[in-house]
Amino acid sequence: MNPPVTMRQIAERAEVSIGTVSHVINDTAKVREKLRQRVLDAIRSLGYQPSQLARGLRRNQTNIVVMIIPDITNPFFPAVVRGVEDVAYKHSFRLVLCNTDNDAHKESFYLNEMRSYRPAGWLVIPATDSQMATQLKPSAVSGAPVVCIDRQPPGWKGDVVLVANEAGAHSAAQHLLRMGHRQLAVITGPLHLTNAVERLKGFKRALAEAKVPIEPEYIQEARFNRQSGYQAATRLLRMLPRPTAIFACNDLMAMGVLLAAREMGLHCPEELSIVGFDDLDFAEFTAPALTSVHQPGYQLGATAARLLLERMNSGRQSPKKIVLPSELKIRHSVASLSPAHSPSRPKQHEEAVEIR
Amino acid sequence: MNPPVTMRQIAERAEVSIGTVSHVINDTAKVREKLRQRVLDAIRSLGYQPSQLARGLRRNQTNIVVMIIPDITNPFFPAVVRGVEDVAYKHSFRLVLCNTDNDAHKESFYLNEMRSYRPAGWLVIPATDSQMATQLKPSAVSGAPVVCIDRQPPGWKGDVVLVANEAGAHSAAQHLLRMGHRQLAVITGPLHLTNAVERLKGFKRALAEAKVPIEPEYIQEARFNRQSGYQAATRLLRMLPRPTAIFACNDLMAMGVLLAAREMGLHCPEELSIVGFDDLDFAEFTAPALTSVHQPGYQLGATAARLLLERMNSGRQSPKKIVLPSELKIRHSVASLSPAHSPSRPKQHEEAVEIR
DNA sequence: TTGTATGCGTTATCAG
DNA sequence: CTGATAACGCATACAA
Repeated sequence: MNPPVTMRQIAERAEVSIGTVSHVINDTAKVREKLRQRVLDAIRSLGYQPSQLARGLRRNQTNIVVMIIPDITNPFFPAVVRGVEDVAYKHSFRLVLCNTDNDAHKESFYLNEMRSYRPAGWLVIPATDSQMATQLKPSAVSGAPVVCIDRQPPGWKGDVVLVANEAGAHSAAQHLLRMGHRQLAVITGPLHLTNAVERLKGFKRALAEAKVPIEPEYIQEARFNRQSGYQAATRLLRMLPRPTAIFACNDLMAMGVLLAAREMGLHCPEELSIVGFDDLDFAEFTAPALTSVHQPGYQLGATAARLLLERMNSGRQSPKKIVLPSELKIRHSVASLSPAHSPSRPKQHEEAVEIR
Repeated sequence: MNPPVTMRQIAERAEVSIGTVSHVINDTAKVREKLRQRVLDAIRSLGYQPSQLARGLRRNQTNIVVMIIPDITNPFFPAVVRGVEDVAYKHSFRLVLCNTDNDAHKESFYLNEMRSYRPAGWLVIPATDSQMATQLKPSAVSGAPVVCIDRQPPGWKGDVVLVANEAGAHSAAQHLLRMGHRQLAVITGPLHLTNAVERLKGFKRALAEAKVPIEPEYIQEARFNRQSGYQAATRLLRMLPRPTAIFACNDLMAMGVLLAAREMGLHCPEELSIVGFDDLDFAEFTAPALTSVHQPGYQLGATAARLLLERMNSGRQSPKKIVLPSELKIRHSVASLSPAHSPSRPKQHEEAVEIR
């Protein structure tokens, strides 16, 4: 309503020049204590807030961090966003959030458009078909640092923070093997995602190490959602011999498996063991509670934000690749086929390591 | 890296004045078609993006919409945010997201600080102890419209978009009554929230209308999370006579009830019927699938955003209060005590109505 | 219809 | 140490 108070008014009130006000605000020159106090008082009593617009224009840099994600509605992402927001907030950065719907066009649109706010940095969970690395010139983000989260877009040479997909899937398969299962099936995500590929790789490696063969038909590709998981499970459960265990490469698909099994009158875990990936909140509410590979979503976001801050302070250095450990959460969706075996303990995979 | 291109460069390239460039960009004056094309070409070929900072400073208004919410990690909120983002995006507004953790101080901090970006509007899901209405002067947001979502802070006279809490709870109770239950218990949220109060009110009204009395001990207050729901359920299920049905005022608490029942060896729904509120995604994954009152989260956000846009275009008018209908989703967590009865159909409560 | 000039609120440079 | 003053990039009132 009434126009915001400006530096000029502070200057008048404190009976100093506008330059002095700026100096006490930014601590950019020594100001006599007496004047300093007058300025501070004026600021307080008038409720002055520096205009981020004017400041950003002048400095060619704001305290905005742009975060670009596929879809906040995907239950895995909120924790990531929260992790980012918390560390950003602590360092006085504000978050603008953009949903790409996994559309590469929308992604590059945002990348282009938000430049004009001169953000201090970028955090992006790339769209599945992201062109970030190839299509976009580095100048497109006008020098502000960028760190990718959760997925590494093809050709991307910059900073990236991931979770141990391969190791997580490996431990899931290993768990199933230890419980005596030999007829293992897997429902993967879309195999053009590095995510999905790595999980499948980890799964296969565990089987190879145990010298357990796998039928090609036991590997079903789905789309990381419940519907496609349900369909894949239905196909799988009709096969002979029927798999005794299914590893679903995310929890949503694991739900589909659970539903399919239920509909076919198959009891979980007695007649079918299931392991998921993600460990979403609801994993412990399902019946039976779902054994799943936990992804540290909050940590993912927080770590990425910290890396970004690091980049903002000390300029460009050689890119980092940080891999966060995943962890198998054992609950009740896996049964032992050899009753002598006791369940193995949860295992921690890979400490956070920095490659390069 | 290389400095962003400015209007001046466009002007030079197109051999016109800087004012003309501005005019074609904003369509603020008739420009000879020939020149217009030259300008447009220059813009395209140089990849020009107007500086939102400079523009905002000049216009004293940006295309930013600030959204303030308690916690994006609460599974009810992502859909709301998404609804907001979608309609905002369609109208070229960008969303900056702030989490208050239900802390009134953080809320007013954000309200104060983000002003200096001159946002076009504000969308806020108030903190539980929000002081928005009382403590904050209207001038604090410098004239940009504000609409509250999901909760009405005490004393708030402005626009607000809500869901039909009272009616939703009423229908939940009604359903239980129709199924023959007479020993009804309720687990409410914190009763300083209008939300929680309204749900309790709706529940009680249904009972009163059916002339079914309720013991005071059957009304347990909890904190809208699973833990407290579990504890309340444990207390309830030890009482004699034991309630045959529990209405939990949100799904998280309903999960707690489910767990408590399971631990006490009580089968749901045969020995205990449960109804939740929210209809979170996982409600259909639980065993048994949870009957719950659906809240239209996405619609809530989208509606609020549309109302905000309306306010931005045509100035201040008398405040609106929009109430969105909730809907009982009947699944499998409620059993009939009188086998003759067949389940009632899902019911729609209150068309979206505008009060005042 | 087009060009010129001013100011939005800051920061930063440069005298004093 | 402090005070003028020139940008920052754009929109707009006004002149041509």
